[in-house]
Amino acid sequence: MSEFATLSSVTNSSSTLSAELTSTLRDAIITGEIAQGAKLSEAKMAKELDVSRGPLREAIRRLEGMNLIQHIPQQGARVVVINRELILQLYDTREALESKAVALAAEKMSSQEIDELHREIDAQSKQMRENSGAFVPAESDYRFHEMVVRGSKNKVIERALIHELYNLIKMFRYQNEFANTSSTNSLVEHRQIVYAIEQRDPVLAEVTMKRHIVHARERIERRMLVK
Amino acid sequence: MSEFATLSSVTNSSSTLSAELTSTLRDAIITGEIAQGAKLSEAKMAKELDVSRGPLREAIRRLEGMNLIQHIPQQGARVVVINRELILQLYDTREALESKAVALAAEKMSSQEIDELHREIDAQSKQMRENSGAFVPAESDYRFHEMVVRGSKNKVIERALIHELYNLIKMFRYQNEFANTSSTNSLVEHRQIVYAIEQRDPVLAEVTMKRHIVHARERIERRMLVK
DNA sequence: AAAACTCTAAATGTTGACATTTTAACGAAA
DNA sequence: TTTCGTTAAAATGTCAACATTTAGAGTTTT
Repeated sequence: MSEFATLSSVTNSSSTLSAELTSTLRDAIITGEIAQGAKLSEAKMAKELDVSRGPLREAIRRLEGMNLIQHIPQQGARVVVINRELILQLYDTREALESKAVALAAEKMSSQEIDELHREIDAQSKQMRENSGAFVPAESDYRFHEMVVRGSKNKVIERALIHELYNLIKMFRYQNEFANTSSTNSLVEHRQIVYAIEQRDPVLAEVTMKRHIVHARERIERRMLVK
Repeated sequence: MSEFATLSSVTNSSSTLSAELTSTLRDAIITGEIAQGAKLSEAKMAKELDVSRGPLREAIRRLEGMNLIQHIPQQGARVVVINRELILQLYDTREALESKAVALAAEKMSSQEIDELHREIDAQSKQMRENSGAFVPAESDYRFHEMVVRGSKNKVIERALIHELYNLIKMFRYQNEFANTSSTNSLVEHRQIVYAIEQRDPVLAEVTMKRHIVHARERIERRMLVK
């Protein structure tokens, strides 16, 4: 752990130092620059980042709320360890929340928002053709799922997924190449999901999304046996 | 807002002051002693509780993670306002998570844990007969649902529900008498849920729980029209 | 009277020092 | 060698003062 100021989001000028630290550390944890299970020593980090411990501690509390670190009183904070059990539990939770989200989205998304979904999967399809890809680029996959979740217009589900679950999943995927989204199935399934939303069919949307996530879960489960 | 040390959990001797403040404020918010929408002034509260602002700020960050307060940089923290829209979104989220939880619980709960479920609903039934109750006591209702959620053995769902959703629902119920759990249906539905778990039937458990929560949601929706 | 400006007071953000607890190294005893 | 106890260093928890930003009262201007 040395210079994580460098790999944080490009423009990182939040209004407060504490907020800035939160996103800096978040990125460092997701990329693995701060390793899973590593202890977050306040003194060392404060010195290295050249800030005082106050804002640092606040950032740590926020990361705690994002499930990225675990804090034990009088002992300090450690980066969460994503083992087989946790990642499967994350996908079970995601299955429940995201299938509900897409059902709501089928009722509430504006046609303009649906257009944006189309543009995203068209871009996915184009990228794959051009770049001989066997995988949907992770960034585009996140964008797609976040658009659907936001389309639910349910702030509680949105926060649970985007603020508290996706970060962990991003972390897992970033640090495990094998966990990428396979293209063949995923793109087809994305199209099916958009189709169901377009038809304003919540039930179809729900089962389609459920299957999409179960497939992803199964892929991970299979590949983690080998590991 | 004056003496909220008094109404916090009975034994409130957490290991750190910051943790103690967290649960004190949590209780004060749930009961409404600190009103919805109220500004949490750090200076005033620190003076009143006789602590410095450091631990207080950390407690506020934690409450932010529990969705109990909203924080705007350079402006401070306010208690969340539970309006019609939010409470209905909470119940939609709960429906998704808790129906998945009970499906998992049907597979993973030990027979000993199922016995505890029986004892809890038996107590509910007894209390209602004796106390001429038209309502399941809130505390007992929470215990029942928490036992089911823990039975899922899924830490992610457990945290999302118990740490981030139930507090808001408790807050709503505590401050709205009309939102209590009706006895007639609820007790029957609780029995049906336990039955499904006992039969190790995840699908039945899931639909039963889903219906149970949809009913509660509908009751709230109806009564909030009048309001 | 309404809008805009100034300035003061109050609030949040940040810092460095102090207090207390934990950890681990070291040495003594079984 | 292992275990237990002591002790010093390092880490977390807490505090009070300082810095910066925001909000509002009062005044001026249109």
